[in-house]
Amino acid sequence: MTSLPSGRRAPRGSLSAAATRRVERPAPLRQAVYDALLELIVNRTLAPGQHLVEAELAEYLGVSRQPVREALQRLQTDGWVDLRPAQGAFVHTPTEEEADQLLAVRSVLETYSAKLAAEHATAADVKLLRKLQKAGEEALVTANVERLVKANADLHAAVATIGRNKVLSEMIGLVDRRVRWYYTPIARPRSRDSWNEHAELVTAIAEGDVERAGEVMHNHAEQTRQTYHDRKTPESTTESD
Amino acid sequence: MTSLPSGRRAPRGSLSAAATRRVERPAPLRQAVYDALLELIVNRTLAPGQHLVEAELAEYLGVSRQPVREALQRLQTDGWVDLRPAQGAFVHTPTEEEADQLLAVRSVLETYSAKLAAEHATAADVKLLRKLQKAGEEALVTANVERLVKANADLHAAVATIGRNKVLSEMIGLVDRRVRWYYTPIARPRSRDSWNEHAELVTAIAEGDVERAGEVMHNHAEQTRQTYHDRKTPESTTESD
DNA sequence: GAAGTGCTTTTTGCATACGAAAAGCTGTAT
DNA sequence: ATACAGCTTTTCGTATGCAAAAAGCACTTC
Repeated sequence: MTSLPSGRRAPRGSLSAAATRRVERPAPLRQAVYDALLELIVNRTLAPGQHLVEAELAEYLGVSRQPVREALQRLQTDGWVDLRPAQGAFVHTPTEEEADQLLAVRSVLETYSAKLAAEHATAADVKLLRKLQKAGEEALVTANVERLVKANADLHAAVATIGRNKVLSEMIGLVDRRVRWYYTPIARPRSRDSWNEHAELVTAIAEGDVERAGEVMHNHAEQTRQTYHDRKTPESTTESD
Repeated sequence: MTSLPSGRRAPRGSLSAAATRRVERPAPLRQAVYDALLELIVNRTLAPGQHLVEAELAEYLGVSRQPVREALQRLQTDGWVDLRPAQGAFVHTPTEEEADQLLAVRSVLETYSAKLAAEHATAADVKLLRKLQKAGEEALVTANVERLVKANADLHAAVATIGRNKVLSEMIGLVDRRVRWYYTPIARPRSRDSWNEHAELVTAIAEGDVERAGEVMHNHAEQTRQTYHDRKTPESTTESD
């Protein structure tokens, strides 16, 4: 019963305005562990279904079990691992059904995001989008899948940011990362079409055409969803590009 | 009575069909702590902005700091508390802006949810909806705000479930709980209109009219959002500095 | 040879302990 | 009187320890 509102108002210092500047926060270890494990999962180093033993991960990462536990818990709430009650963590195995549901939700969120972006985009925003678009098309030429996926994620993230809805952005961030995880292994073929659609999207946003932006993004997302379905049937050892 | 086959794939035992019956899972303590803390937050027992000291909570709940920490982390990722790096947990203080953004996202998700529900609803589903609708209107008569909010949440949750998209349902669950938190204190006036809209929604779903269901839900959500805005300016809290 | 049972090993879940960083306070000097 | 500096207190972050539950294994029995 010592502290009720531990008001964080600056006493009366002169530079209190710049207080937003967080300088080198200690960077909690659990965050580093979270990032490391997520990377390992997305990398497929940790395969879907694999049992993650806290002690092993701890030793591998050179930390104690505690931060590992905390990271695993967060990974669970973000949908990357399943935490069975007295059994530990297992890398989440995405089912076809779940992937489709995720793609559907993504479609809805992204469509709204595109509308908001068209509504709010400034000249600087458009400039950024064009830059990202260019980066994507360059990656398209090099045919580097990983870079392409990254460029794609960047563009979508930028659109979300431009929409000026943080809640939406965060949500899209979560969903997109998982979609990326499911989708990356089969992402090859649609790249060119995809970036053409992106170009259309950027144009619509630049013109402030809300309806059109929404429409384009919706079609774009649904195309991705369709591609996922078409691809998922065979064990496509077809490594042709 | 001790020989319950713990294995979840019965070899060819006779009662393998009933194996879905999960009997009394150990119920992790962190989950109980999570629920307890969430209740305290929604109750306003723990006020927005309040500093949550792990040791205090642990003692209050009669557990050690460990499960409390884990619960707090999850509360953070769900948006209920802010976890400042070396400073601990603070009950999240919703800003007007954030509340509006959340309501906007909710609107989008719920609209899609309603469309899905109209697409998938069976006779049994419709029956359930009508039952919940009835419960809501009864609560309306008693003018019990808490019950009303609960009935409202139940109905929306049911619609989400009927849509058969688990990813969407979970997301709506998270968003709705937070909206409810923000909105409850000012939820008085709109009840009757709200339940009329619900009735319309149920009808549209029952008829399988996808477009209409989406439209009704969209209007419904936007009305709620509007009400929030109209209500929020009782006293000019000049917090801009 | 196959199925069931009891034991051992492994791994989680929770508790406790210790070090470090941040906030608050007090005393002193200007 | 005010402002700064150093110290103390509080609280978090991480590590370690211990008990309980679950899984795996070998043994016994039919």
